[in-house]
Amino acid sequence: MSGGEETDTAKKVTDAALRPFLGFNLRRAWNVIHADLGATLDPLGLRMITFSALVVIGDNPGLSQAQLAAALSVERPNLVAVTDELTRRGLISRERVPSDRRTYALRLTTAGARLLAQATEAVHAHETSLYAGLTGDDRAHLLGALAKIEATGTGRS
Amino acid sequence: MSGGEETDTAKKVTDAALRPFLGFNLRRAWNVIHADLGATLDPLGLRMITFSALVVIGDNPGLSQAQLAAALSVERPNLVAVTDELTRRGLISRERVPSDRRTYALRLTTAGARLLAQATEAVHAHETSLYAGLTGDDRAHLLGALAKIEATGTGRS
DNA sequence: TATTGTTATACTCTATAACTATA
DNA sequence: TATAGTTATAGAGTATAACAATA
Repeated sequence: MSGGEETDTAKKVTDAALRPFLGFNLRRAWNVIHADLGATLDPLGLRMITFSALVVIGDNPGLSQAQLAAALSVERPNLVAVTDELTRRGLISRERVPSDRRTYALRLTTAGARLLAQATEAVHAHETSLYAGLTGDDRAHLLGALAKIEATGTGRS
Repeated sequence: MSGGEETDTAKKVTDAALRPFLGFNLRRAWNVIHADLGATLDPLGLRMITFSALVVIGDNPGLSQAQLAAALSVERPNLVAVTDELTRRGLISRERVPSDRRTYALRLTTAGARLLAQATEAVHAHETSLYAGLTGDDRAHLLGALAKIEATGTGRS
């Protein structure tokens, strides 16, 4: 027997009641993007967090792990496994800073820069396909709205 | 010493390089909403998954746990703890269905309906504040864009 | 005292395999 | 055989406390 017959109303069970909530729609869209992005990065041996780390290190050569953690909005302990993995794979270098021997200066290696270029191209292609149903105006509106929501949340007490 | 001086470029370390990526902006916005929503529901003893379950059960009285799992897009095993908790707190009832003794019919109790009404009001107030920086058009665009992205992802092979 | 990197730990969310009882 | 609910388990992701080295 197909589902739905046991409900009092005998109508199809849906998530319609949750659709008016922004949070629910955002979670669903995020789940789709997260899954697709994971599948895109997996063949390159990367996860979202390792890809993001490579992007930020590439844009800020010589930064410390604490600075990287702040830029990525993750706690410092959770970055240790990330920098360990990237170092072990020879994608980044960690060099002591003479002026402050507590910190490491992070930089992309040649291999890291090459992999980042590959991954960036793959992610852009992936996002282009997710954008397929949206016009240029839609994209601009979407990014603007997301930024405003993020600012509202982080800006409150 | 303030940060940034150890980088090669001596500029402030930011996530600017990640901003062009839709996925990154969506994750940040989702993190904000998730945290705020969690804080909103916590005083009521609810989490996102238990709140969502109450909403769907309230809209589809008598549905089965499998139907609830499908509507919420979570795997069946992960719903067991949810229905157990809601049952233990007297917020939902689980009654055997005579026509199919494998399934339970889920319904809100009076207490469950009361708590759901409270929670719904709180969540709506919460979302209104997150919407504060957006116009009505912005909101419509945002929900439409999120739905399109979700459809693009779920509709692919 | 404060900060960097680290270890240990824990909690949430989510996914899979396999069991039971029913069908 | 197939399905509903369940158990056990494992993997991410994320958070806090506390430590050693350094400032």
